[in-house]
Amino acid sequence: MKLSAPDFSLEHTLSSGQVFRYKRVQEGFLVSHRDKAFVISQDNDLLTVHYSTPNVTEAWLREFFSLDDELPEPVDEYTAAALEYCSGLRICKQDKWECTIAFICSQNNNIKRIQQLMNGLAKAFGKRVLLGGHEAYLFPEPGEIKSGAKLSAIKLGYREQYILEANKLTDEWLASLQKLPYEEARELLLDLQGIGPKVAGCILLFGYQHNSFPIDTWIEQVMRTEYNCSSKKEMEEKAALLFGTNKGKLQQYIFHYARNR
DNA sequence: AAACAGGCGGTTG
DNA sequence: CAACCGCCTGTT
Repeated sequence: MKLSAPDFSLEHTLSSGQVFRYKRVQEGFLVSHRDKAFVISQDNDLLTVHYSTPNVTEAWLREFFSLDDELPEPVDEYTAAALEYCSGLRICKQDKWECTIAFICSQNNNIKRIQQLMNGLAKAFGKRVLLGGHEAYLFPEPGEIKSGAKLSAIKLGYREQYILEANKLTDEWLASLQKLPYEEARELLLDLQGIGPKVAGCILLFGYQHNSFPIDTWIEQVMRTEYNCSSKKEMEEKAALLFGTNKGKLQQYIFHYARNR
């Protein structure tokens, strides 16, 4: 399968800390997400899918990688630099369930470790698939994560109980939040154990396509040094004022830029 | 080389 | 506002 993908960077999109279950393979990248897995590579404006599970369609890929969405415009020098550094970075439209689990895992963790935890969950409770000689694991469905030795071996630490609680969620419930206004969906997410403001912001951005502005330590640093903010409240107000309807997308550019510089 | 301290894309009580 | 599980990273 081939896809036309102008103004897109597979590399930046995958490595910017929004999705965690991917790895480099000979052909390009092996990506796993919920009930799908595929091997994909990019050559300029062309994406090639080398292998995939049957449920990976062109339409789904275009949607997942947001290939037909508008790119954000810079609003000042700093955002211009960030946009230039990782041009083609897109926000992935993630599966709500996997996204929720991923960002519960993310708290107080670095990307490498989040990847280990997510891969661990998939390997322990998900289906194994073979893609042209590459082994991949699908993500367990809600309810399929079981407590016990297998789970403890993943070493989620104090996050284990949060994951087990989240495991009781259903696709129906997660989908129902999409119909709600931002604030209401956020409140419901915050009611879940292990989900605070930052994690909720990520889930709303990556799982629900809300224009949220999650503030982690990297964004915090940038907002402090580049935009003279001191409190988180100030940072949110400044982002809304300056970045407006693109603050979600710009957050990801700024994050990736700040982190790799 | 192995041990050690500091840090990690936060949340909780 | 410190504690939280455990690993990663940089330092001796």
